[in-house]
Amino acid sequence: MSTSVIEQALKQHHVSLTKPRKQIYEVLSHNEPLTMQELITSLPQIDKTTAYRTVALFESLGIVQRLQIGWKYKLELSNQYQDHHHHITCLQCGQTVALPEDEVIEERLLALAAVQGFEPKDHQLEVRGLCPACRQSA
Amino acid sequence: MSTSVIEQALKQHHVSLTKPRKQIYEVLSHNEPLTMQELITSLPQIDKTTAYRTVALFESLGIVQRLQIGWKYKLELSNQYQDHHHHITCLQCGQTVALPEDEVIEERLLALAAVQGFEPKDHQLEVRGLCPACRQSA
DNA sequence: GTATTTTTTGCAAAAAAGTTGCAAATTTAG
DNA sequence: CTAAATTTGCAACTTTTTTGCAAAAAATAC
Repeated sequence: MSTSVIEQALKQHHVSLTKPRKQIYEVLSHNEPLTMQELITSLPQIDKTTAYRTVALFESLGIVQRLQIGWKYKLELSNQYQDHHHHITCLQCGQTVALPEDEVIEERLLALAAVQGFEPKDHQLEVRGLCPACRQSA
Repeated sequence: MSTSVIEQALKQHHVSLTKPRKQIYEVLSHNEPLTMQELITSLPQIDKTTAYRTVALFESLGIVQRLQIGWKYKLELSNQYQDHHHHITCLQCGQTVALPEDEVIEERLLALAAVQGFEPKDHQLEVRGLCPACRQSA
């Protein structure tokens, strides 16, 4: 059950398991990447202050990550809490969709990091373009 | 000379070549990626409204792009105005370094976008890890 | 389960970031 | 050089994010 995942994660880090935290986790785990405003309005019973604080907490615990999508950012569960993947975002309508996994890209990224002497920990990839619907109307 | 680049770009798009635009271009072309606030404070003689409007204009003309460096977004000249490249950022010290180009990755990204029916226009890639110096001290 | 301690929440208020309308100034075109 | 068109700076405004603190909820000890 998905509450057990967040329960365990928070217990591990010695922070309280609260109703707002569970609800925010639920929303994030059942949606495509969300903006902060979308998260806030999707949980009107939770104060925006709590939303900001919870997202900051989750980020610091590695539960949530931010994606830069053009000028804005969106939130999603980090790779430990859902399958590793990347996104493509429509430049016109803003819709965000997951890309299929590509082992070759993943491997080459590790190699590139090594060339610079870095020890890679994580990466993020965003493609931008026109979605099928917006291609038609363009 | 570098002013001629921006002169030509703006003329091509039928927009005026003004002093603020030249100055903002100069700052961008002589620096590592900058935040909006860094850009604004580095040009105190230019009003922030003008800075926002100019960056928006440059972005719409494809002169400037935003990218994610760590948690903040930063601005840099886009691929047409400097070599296409990606970055690796050190999680510990924040240092940002360019990654060598990789044709295989570039090609596969186009293919992935096509799978989703998207027409890819642009992409961004950020690797995070530990730089050589921070690996030692860790 | 209840009392006590600790942590977290919601609210109000404020700071920070980004946007808009418009008159004055600058740039472009003739 | 002049007239037309575009852009700038300013002030006011909206939106986004942060802070302090009392009340509420959760964790801990009994």
